[in-house]
Amino acid sequence: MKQSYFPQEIEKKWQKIWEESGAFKTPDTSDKPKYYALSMFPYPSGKLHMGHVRNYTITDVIARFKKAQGYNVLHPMGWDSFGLPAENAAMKHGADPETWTDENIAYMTKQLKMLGLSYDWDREVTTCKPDYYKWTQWLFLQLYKKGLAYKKEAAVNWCEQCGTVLANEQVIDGKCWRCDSVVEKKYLSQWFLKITDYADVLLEDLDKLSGWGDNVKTMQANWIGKSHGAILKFKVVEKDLEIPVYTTRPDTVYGITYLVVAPEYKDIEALTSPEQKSAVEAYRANARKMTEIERLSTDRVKTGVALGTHAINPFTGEKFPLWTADYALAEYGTGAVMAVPAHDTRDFDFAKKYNLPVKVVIQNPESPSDCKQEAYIDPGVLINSGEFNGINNEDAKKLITEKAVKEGFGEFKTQYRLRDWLISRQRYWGAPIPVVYCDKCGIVPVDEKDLPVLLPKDVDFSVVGKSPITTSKTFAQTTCPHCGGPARRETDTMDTFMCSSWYYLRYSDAKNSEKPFDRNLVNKWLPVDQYVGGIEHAILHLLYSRFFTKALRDLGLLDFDEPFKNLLTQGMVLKDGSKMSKSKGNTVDPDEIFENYGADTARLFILSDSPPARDFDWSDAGVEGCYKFLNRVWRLVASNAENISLNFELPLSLKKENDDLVRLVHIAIKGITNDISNDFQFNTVISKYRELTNSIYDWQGKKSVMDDEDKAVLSFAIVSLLKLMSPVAVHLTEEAWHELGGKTSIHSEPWLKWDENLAKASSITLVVQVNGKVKDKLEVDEGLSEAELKQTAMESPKIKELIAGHDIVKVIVVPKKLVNIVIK
RNA sequence: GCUCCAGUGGCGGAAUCGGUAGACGCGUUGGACUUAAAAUCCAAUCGGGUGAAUAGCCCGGUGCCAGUUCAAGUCUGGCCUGGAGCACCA
Repeated sequence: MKQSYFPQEIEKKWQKIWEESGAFKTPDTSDKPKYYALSMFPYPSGKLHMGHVRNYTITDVIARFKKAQGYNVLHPMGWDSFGLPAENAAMKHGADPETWTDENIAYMTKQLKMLGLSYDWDREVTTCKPDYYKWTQWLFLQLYKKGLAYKKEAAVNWCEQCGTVLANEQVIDGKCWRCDSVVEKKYLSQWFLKITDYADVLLEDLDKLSGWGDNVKTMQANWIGKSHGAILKFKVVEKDLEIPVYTTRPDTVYGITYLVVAPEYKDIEALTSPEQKSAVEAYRANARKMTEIERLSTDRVKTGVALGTHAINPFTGEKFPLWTADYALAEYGTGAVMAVPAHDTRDFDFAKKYNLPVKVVIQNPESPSDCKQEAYIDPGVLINSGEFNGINNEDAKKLITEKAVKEGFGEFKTQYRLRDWLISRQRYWGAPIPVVYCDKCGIVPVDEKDLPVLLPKDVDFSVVGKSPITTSKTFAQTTCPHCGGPARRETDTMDTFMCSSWYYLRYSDAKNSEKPFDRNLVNKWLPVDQYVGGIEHAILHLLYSRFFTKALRDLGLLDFDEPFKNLLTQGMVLKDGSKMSKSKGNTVDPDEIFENYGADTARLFILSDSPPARDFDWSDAGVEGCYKFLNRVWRLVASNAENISLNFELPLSLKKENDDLVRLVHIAIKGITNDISNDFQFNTVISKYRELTNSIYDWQGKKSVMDDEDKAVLSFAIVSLLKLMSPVAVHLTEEAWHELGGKTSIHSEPWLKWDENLAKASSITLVVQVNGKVKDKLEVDEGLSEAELKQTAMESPKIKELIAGHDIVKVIVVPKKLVNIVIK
């Protein structure tokens, strides 16, 4: 065995052997229980970054650990390969997106293999290939048939930079999630998926997801935004019209002093008096011009214009004025708000500015407020509210709504903030939406037998201001599947999040050309047992995938309703305290790490310093330290390889049960197994590797001469260390195993078991406290009774001295651990 | 403003149930080996006090203030700070 560690040589060698022997192929049938470990698949942007390395290493270690524990593990990989960067690159370089994407996939695949990841590449899924997007289109058609996909004209988010519309979830702080430019509103006819039909169940089922972090679950709950309230209707005085209003505060109806409709409110023109017409139109035109950011800024002073008309409060008969103001949102509730300045801060600000009256209807009897300085928004008791005076405002919500229902001017209403998912994109590099438009028949879905609708090749990527797909001479022109007459194809493609909403299902049956997946296989492998990925998908991908799973369950395609049983959201990889990014110039290239230190060092380091969920600060010294540690392990094996001639199998028979090193090995097996099982605490796993390695060196240092039994103990320790390290240092341990005489692969050896009796120190340290402070530590036998422990503690000279002359109030004895003497 | 998460040495972080705070590593300092360096190995490394002492011993210490308890990094209440998400959602 070579005395020095040459990772590059070893790694290349084993990667080749594993690939040729099909070491990581997953059979669909097995006696073992299934385990599905999955990383979020990458966009093939060109090269792996350290975030990828961290993500895939975590999942790989989990997959290998579970495999060793006796599971039939599914651990696949694929490519989320549709999307704008490919198209932009094509425009810039004149290549086509497919070539660019294929080259990137080839390069990144090579990198993934260099990292020693245990993927079953036979199940690889690539969303931009026709054999995949055929089924994305097919699933769209099933959703369409079910009424879950529909087309409508709506105000949508438009990104000028990307030249396409965006889903609400893709607008971050009023800006495009991809290019960060300001998003505008446009009125366009677009395809939507009816995710709002599932709002309630998406919210409720979050409770089922005990294996998800609270942070992700609350983010989703906030996004869905369920609220309970009422619709109240107000009759307009000057016109024969009614304005419905959504409110969560029906208890404040007696405090209404005006009513606001959004500038885009559908009846606004009819509601405007002739005198106010020009002022209202000017205000609306101005609102249209503003960007979302300006309009939604909460620091902005609220503005508005009176419509010159009035409505009646059915509870009081009072007449109040109608206004339009852009703090009312057209898309939420009914687009109209009843304004109660006394009990809502926004209404209060607006009323102050325009001198509108403030009427107090809720009071805290202990400290009444006149609402002159600010709105009173806390709970209280109703006043100035007719028959409801004196009632607690929470109870009044129900009673007042009940009265409105009875009298025919209101109803109870549950409202969600979630909007339908806009999936049309005015871009080329996506799955074409499989519908055609016929002058006679209207919207007609493409026949399933004609799928896939292939992307045209005859396109000009140099066009500006429109989708390249519209330059094809062959694509748009088609015939109607229904009447056979001339028809136009839909030229929009699907949001790439459609493709990624079901890819985890496809891995169960990746080659199926008849169906998206076989029902039995998908039910066998899913749900995913452990999903690992970045927190940035907390809403987007994870919410869409949950929706898809529920919709496909309702379509009868599968039998489960949540796709991901356990979710690990890994932290970011930082360098010098900030996220690695090209613009900051603080990136670290994985290729360089592989070349200088090897993949095992990269894997070890990326897991070592922080728990997976926390951010990880990359440090060059840390990498160096891990490399040194692997060298230290290598030397330990190499310097003993000749000395110990072994033909071992795990587990070894143990002759020297009382040897300290044997105990330390059992302690390590127990600790490492528990740390992995308990939230994948790989950072402590790695410190235990180091502890065991240090212990073996120490033990060896104390033996000047080794007898056969010593050699057996040493080899047991070394081999155990290798097996424990094998999920992380995949190449080094395999090479060492073979050099020591192993005939199989170390990765197919079962995980180690520990003996509970040996997984503890031979004697215990008794901590003796006086009044809760540690005063002495005594080595004692394990078997001592409570009384004996107490006696031992009291007899310690130090303790005797401390308690002399004091009354002993109480003595607490914690078996095998501690004695606390309480004195006065 | 609302919601969630976090706060422990110079740094990353450890600490199943409330029971020895600071594991393991990085860094730093000193030493061994060497002509020298690299590599490797050994030792020290929370703060304060008392010691000639880098020996003992004593005290304080896990963001702040209270509380529960024989015992609190851990539990409870109230704050402060940082991060993330949502945000004119009526």
